[in-house]
Amino acid sequence: MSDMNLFADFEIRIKNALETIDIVKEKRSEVDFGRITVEPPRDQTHGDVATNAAMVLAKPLGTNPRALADVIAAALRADPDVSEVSVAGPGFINLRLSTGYWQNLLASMIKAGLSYGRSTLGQGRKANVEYVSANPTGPMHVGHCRGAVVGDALANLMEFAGYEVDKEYYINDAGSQIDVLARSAFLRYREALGEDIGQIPEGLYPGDYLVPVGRELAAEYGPRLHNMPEEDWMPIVKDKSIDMMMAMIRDDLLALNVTHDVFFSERALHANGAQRIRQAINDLTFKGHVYKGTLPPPKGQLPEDWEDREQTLFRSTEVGDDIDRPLIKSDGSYTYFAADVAYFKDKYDRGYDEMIYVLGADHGGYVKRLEALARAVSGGSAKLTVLLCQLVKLFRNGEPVKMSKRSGNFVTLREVVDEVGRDAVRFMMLYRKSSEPLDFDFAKVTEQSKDNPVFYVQYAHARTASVFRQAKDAFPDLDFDSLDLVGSTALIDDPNELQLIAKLAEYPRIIEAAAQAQEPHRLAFYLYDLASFFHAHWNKGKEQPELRFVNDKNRQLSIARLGLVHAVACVLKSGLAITGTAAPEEMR
RNA sequence: GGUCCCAUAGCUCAGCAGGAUAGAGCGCAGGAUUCCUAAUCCUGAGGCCGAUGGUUCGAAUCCAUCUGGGAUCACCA
Repeated sequence: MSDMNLFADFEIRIKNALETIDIVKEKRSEVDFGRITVEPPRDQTHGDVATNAAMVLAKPLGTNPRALADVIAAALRADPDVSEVSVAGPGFINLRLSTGYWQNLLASMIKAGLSYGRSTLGQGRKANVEYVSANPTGPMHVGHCRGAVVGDALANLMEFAGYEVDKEYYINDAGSQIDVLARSAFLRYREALGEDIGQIPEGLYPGDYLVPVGRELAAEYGPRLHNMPEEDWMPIVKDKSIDMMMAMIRDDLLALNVTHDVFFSERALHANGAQRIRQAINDLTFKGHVYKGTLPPPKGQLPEDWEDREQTLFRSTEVGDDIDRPLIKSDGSYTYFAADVAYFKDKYDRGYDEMIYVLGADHGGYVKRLEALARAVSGGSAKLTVLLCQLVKLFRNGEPVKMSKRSGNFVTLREVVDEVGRDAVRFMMLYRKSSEPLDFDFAKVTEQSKDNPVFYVQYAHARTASVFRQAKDAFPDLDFDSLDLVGSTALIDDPNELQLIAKLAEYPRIIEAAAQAQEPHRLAFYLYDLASFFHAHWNKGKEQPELRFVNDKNRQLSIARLGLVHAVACVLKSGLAITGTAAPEEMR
């Protein structure tokens, strides 16, 4: 066993075999092995491993694919772990692996335990995944869920694939909406002092989640703030409001099992006369990306109040953007994007090799300027990617749920988690490609059936635990803590069992592909697939009792099969951990 | 109008750096419970992969154009 990743292992073996072939040796410098793929065949009946090597190399070698495939096939037959080689279709080479190979592979899976599937793909490179980054003006609402889960799972996935990952939250605690927050909280403060504030005026946040902030302020300051001019109480109330809102948001996120390593405050960039923003803009200016000028009016419908004004602009069009972007408004204050320049520069200076922004689809228009920013700041060396999550549509009993943020009438993240459960929310959010819109129906997600894939996968894990419970009953004298599951894998030889091992063998490949493509949904689908294989095999034991995992007449075989069950349990558990959902021992 | 995302079974969606006869779940029709949790499994029907061109040995996949759906577009964060 040279590699835990079966396909990576055989890619090496196949390339080695190619090097031994005469016509390849003759033209070795002209052929590129880069396009050769080694993967599971679409149809299991074709074999265990398939390669397109002959089809890719035939042309440069001046031969036809079938003929070349026959030669390669002959070379591959020398591998003792290969039991059968066939050439099929336009020139595919299909390998069937020996039973012994699978048994050894299973043994190394068991040995690796929960670290089976870990990859060195990332080579320890530092990655920063930024997600959620909601304004601290109120509780998290359901719209934040998807980005939160996708970002969190992606970070977990990349960590497992060998990156050194920081999870980051950018707190949008600067700007006018925070002023609104503070004024709304001040009103609640007056209310807490006994004043009748009547209806919350238009333009302020009406939600009663600010009531505790008012009370806290009243308890801490008494009536003192009341007598101050706004410019004096504003910073105090702002601080308190942001702190309490962020505490609430962290709490909400925790309910979703989402955590961050770094909380980065936008306000910190504006501190000390916006020192850090100024520095960042200076840096950009120094690199020749900043000028003063005017922008053309927006295309399409011209706004009524459009005026041509001179601003300080980022010449982003030179680094791939469609239009130059304002950094300083005509009144001298900084734009939101200016803070983002400083924020990105900070990240870059912290030494990340890869920076990932998980944003909602409504920020799609922001992607190009961020990419342009990365090019300008890093001179093209920084790898910045934006992952756009399409919007989530909520349904209750098939009817769309209407939400209006202004009236304070929105479904909070907390409500969804309380009603549906953390695991179901997380898994559902991952059970769809994130570039695809998602319908989220409360009724379906709470249903504890196959309609809800998380129960299906979790149930498979619970079943593995159940097998061990059964085994303890069947063999009360066995010491399960010190049981050697590695040594008995040679007894595993049923075709269904070997197929299950083959499914487990795909895990490292899935991890790498999902991490590379930054598509955590692939893992969720794989887990479902694996669970399905496991359930199917389990049910075979009904009609064929000799296939059952636990057989009290055959102790050694039972132990061997427990090894297989254990390997399944490990992959389910490790995969579920990456998705951030629990792997229960039982689901009564 | 510009930009971005999307279009695959009746419905909801997968399809892995182009590959073999395009898959799964739900729904529909039938079946399995003296048996380790039936929260499970098995069998079947169901498709011009939105349209048209192009690239090549080969396209659901890549490119162009078009049609249809969604998002976004100013000194708002």
